[in-house]
Amino acid sequence: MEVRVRVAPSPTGFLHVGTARAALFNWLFARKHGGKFILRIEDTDRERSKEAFDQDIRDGLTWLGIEWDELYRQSERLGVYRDYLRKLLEEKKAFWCYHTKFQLESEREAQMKNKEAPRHICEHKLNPPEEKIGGIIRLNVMGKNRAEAVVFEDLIRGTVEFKRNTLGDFSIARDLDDPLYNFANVVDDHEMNINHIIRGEDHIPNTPKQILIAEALGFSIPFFAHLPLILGEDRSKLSKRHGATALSDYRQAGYLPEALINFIALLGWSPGGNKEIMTRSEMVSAFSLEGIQKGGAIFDLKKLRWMNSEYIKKMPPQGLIESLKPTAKDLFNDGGEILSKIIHLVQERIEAFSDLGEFHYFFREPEITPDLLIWKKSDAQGARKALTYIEAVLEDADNFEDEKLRNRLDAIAEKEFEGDRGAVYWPFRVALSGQKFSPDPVEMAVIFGNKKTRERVQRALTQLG
RNA sequence: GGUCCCAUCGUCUAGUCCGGCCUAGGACGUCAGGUUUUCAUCCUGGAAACACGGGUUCGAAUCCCGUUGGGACCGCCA
Repeated sequence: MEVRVRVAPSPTGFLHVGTARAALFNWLFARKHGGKFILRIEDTDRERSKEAFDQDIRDGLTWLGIEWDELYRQSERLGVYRDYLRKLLEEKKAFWCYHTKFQLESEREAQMKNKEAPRHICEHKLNPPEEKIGGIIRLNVMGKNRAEAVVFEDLIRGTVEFKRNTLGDFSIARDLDDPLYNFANVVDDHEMNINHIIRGEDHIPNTPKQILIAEALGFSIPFFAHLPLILGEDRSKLSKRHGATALSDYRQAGYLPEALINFIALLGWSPGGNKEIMTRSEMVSAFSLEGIQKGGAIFDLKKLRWMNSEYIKKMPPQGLIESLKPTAKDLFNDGGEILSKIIHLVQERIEAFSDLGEFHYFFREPEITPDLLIWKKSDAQGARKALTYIEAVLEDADNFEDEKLRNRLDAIAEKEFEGDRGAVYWPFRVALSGQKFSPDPVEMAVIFGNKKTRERVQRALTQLG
């Protein structure tokens, strides 16, 4: 049997990291077993579905390197659902219900108040009303001779059992040409020969309904595997109030697809050993449904950042520069000259491209807080003295070379500051960067060039007063 | 409220299926120390968990039951 799996997002929002992970697991499973991975856009909700989201979903998956083998849109398949709907109606396995929304709502409220399961058992399947206004199609679930429970084997959780009488005669379509999620979903999974349904745990309650639909239609039941949810800090399902949930947000903030995919894969899955940094193909060969966790996993941004930094460190510098372009266009105003000089510094210091802002002093004059120029073991007098000596060294352009400069500075420290190099290096560094934390001043000076370095030192001197 | 699902360090997890090798391993984070002019990197070390209670057993993180806790879903959304 050829493995066929799918991810079925609805284009009613940007690609969610949860959806991306579900896609990844399906893709991994398909690749592992030499099967097919299908992308099915579930756009039956005409009101809320938007082309822009459809696009965003495809872009996001492509960016992550999750390539689909087949693509479908439910809006293009309405005829298929209509035929199956007719069949069900003819066989009396489905029926029209004419209760109003208002009636259904008050029924539900009453049931919850009475501590009953909220569901609708409809008498219209036997006695249709005189006046047929509106109406939707429901599955005839609650007829007699129905077994007590709907049971399925979940590949991750084992046997899951639902009480049938809590399901009610649930809705499957608004009209012949307007199928609802559960129905369209089941029809498509059958039509597309999907044999393994790997999706989020939030779909567990839908599963018995889908099984009932499949049975009514005479379809075989696929295997199910319900993934644990991705959680926010408070252990509830990851949502916007927890921060960024759209994959595109992470893309924009400058996370690498390799890092993101690696991180997301480890949210609820483990290859079993201590290996964490993995390539796509390593993940494919290690992937197994058995390595999937049952409990939800909190999305830990700190660990993502760490992992991203690991990937950034491994990039070829030229590749990093290229990748940086979309996130920091303004840094390329000079043709990327400065950036290519500092790329090695950037590479070991940033965790995501958005951290690039920390390097602003390479591109424009920094604000200098005079107090910061003062080395902790010294005073304003000492800072002035150090900068004055440094300036003198810089006057002789011959000294302007990494090793030479370092030797001169060390000499100053030796002669004038009792060997305390901090007294020299600290004010120099702050004069160049204006920052409490920044790279080594000599390294920066070499990048700035003699002229700019002198200017900044002089400026710092002025500011010291 | 109803129906389901889940439970190892703060977080992600290994170990659980096939009980002993677990004085519970790794990673992120955190703390301390080293390197360094500072930060970052890098290196070394530390603190940190089997939710609880009963069984079963010579022996339980691992099997069973219960309790507690957390979560998801309950739409003419998907």
